[in-house]
Amino acid sequence: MQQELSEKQDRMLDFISDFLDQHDYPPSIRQIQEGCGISSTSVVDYNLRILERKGYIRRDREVSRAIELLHRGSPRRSRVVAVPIIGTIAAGSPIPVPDNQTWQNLDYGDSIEVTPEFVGGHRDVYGLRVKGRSMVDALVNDGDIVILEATSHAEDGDMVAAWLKHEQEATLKKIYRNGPQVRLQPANELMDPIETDASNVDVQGKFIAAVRPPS
Amino acid sequence: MQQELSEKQDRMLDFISDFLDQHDYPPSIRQIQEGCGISSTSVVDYNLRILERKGYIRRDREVSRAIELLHRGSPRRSRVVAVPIIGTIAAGSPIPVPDNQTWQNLDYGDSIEVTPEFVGGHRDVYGLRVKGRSMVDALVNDGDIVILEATSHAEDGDMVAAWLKHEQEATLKKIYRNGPQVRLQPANELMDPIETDASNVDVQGKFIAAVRPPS
DNA sequence: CAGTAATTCGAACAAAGGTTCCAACTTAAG
DNA sequence: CTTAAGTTGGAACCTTTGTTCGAATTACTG
Repeated sequence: MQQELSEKQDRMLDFISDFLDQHDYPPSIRQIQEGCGISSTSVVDYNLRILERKGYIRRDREVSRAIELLHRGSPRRSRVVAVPIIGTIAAGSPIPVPDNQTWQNLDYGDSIEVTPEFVGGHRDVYGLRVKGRSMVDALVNDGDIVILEATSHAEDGDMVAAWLKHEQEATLKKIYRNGPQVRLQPANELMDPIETDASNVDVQGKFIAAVRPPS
Repeated sequence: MQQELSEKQDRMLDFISDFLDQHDYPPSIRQIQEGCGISSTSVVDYNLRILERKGYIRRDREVSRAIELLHRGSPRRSRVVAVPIIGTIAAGSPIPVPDNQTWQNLDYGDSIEVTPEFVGGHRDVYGLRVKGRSMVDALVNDGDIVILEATSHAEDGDMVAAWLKHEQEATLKKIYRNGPQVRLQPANELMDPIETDASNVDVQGKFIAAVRPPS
């Protein structure tokens, strides 16, 4: 038996992979048969056994659709969470904060999928697209996506998305409380912090991660 | 009918989710029945219909195990590609470039999983962890991960990882050729570009994306 | 308490789907 | 050519599995 896959076996793997992308469950043997233009289910079974022996798939016998794709090179399936992108963050406009209403009407078209590590244990995680270059001091550029946790609670040293009431300005900085004063420190430590009154600062969310997607 | 889920329906969703983690295919109705301690398959079917109507799952009728989890925010399965992180990028040290050898001995423990859009059609995509704060002018911070394409070819305006021979320095900038000269422009446009001789610049890779993971 | 809606139960049915078998055919080796 | 191994075709078999249905039970409401 040759070590490589026959053209038919290759086609079957591709079909299973594509099928898993479209639906979220594996195909039946007869669907593989039809999808790959194979004349008999026994031929499918025959080649599935070969694929299993060569380690490309795993099967649970007697169980329908129990085909698992193993090491399919780089693209494989894994758990992801879809973080909804509910708006944009820009210097001059208020920071969108999701409420119960928002969580309902999520447009799944606009979301970014990340590994579960990104949301960690946090709840109410959402994304905002950065608009404009006003936040380069937070080391995020126009078009970046920041991932935030919806909370008004923040520890000293946390990076937060805050609204400065008096200046009518959104900003992304590390927060340090100092009695009645608050120091907001840019991620870029070469740049100067601002100090302002605690009552002037509305913490809108806690910074979790940032992504600069391919352009 | 109440809007929330009954305790039983909640248990069923959890079971389906857990089952999908262990195997790579959805459970059958009778497996849900057993796993959730339900007395009859018709009860499972009854509640699955409710879950479907409420938008938590999608089912293909008449098809075995054709249950897809839809619930928003909750982890689901999707295609991801694992980008290997083969080293660090810092001002003072040469930029690691993967060769055939490297692609072989990939330590998949150190990798970052992203959606296929991130690698697009590019080949030979790899990641580097940013070390130090020398690249804030490229709007990447210490600890960020930059995703590069291994190529020495770059168009004008591309962001590239380049090695400056004379300065013995790694840098991340937008490149513009100008006859025998090369202009390297920081992503942060407030900062000044550098001009140098083309022979002084070794393009090591093309910038694709950047990720600032949760700390 | 009556009455209606929601839920459960058990069983049985029928379609879906995995498996098996054997003959026919193809390919590779000698 | 001969032989053996690999592959295909087609059908039959039987388990798995989604579905249905009516009655029984429970939960909710006025």
